[in-house]
Amino acid sequence: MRADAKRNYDRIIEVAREVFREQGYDASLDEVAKRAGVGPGTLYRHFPRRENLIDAIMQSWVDRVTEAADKALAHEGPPRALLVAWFEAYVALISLHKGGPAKITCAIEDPESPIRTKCQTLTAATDRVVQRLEAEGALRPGVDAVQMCRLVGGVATVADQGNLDPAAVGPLLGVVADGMLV
Amino acid sequence: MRADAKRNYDRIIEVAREVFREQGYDASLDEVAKRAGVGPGTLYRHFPRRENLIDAIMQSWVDRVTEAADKALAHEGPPRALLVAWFEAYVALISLHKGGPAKITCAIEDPESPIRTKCQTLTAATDRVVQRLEAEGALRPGVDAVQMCRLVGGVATVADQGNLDPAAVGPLLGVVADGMLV
DNA sequence: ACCTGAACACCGTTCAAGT
DNA sequence: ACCTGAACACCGTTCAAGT
Repeated sequence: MRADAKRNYDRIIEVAREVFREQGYDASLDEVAKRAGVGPGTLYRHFPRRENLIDAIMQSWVDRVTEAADKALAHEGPPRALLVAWFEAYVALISLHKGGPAKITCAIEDPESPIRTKCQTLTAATDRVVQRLEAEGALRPGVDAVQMCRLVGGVATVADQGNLDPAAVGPLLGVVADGMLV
Repeated sequence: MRADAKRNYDRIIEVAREVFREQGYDASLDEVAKRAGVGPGTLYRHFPRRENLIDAIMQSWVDRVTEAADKALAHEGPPRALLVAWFEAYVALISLHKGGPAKITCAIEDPESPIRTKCQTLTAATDRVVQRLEAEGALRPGVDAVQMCRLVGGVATVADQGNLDPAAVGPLLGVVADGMLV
């Protein structure tokens, strides 16, 4: 990659991070280009789809996911507490940007999605929790990590799009947890 | 309302029903106006917000909701079967149009939403199921109709936006049901 | 009182012309 | 090889001019 191209590429990501933080993942790409001081064509050359840009934004995010899973698994306690702790971390992680819960949850198990590797990190982390609970015999037969991601992602999506009071989210996650434990 | 206004009003609803069936609730309102043979201003005069038009579309829908609740409640059987039957009917009812699950679920408990009366019908129907299960002592303490609507609505939203295989939805509803029953 | 449709603002996307 | 920015298509929304 040429030096000026690399500079533009980095600058777009930097600015997009800022714009998406302020306005969510559905923010105008035109504004990203403007703030980055590049033409719209340059943005499209580097990131043909919005999800490609989102994927680039999420690079450092994968570390936070595995760290959160580590932290949740380190907790010694009853299965329900572990599961609920992971659910809350999960919701927080995918809700960092407005529009995130829907985008991420819809991309799960979609091989065509540009953010599929990020979703795989998320399902893999969830699967570690599943494995632990399964080993303890705490999980209902038939439940798996993908189901968990979809259910918790669904709760996060509703909370995100409906501007739900954070206090209303906990009980919903509790129901999901109870439905997955023996 | 003047005769020609009434004629336009009815025609817009008729055409919108068709367009929304084909393309979902996020379809272009410009196309609705064009197909109805009215100017965009006329559409906006009658329906200042998209949700006002959706609300008009949903008029006959409320009967289907109460009928579905009647039918679910008529079933004699174990609590879980009743609950899952209602969940499946609920998902079907809000998924008639693409974009419906998100729109409807986000409007629940939102007093500002133009479709709030439709959501109230939905929560009221769900509450009838809740009352029945509560009387049988089958429900976990603390769960209510609004939580149910949000959880099942979340599942429907994920299924709708992520083009989920219908076969994958049933197990998710099963988890939610198990989480709400003793 | 109601309708029309031009007009505006905004956004995503493309591509010919430049360097 | 890469960038620019004009240009296009589309959409929601408004409003002055008409009837």
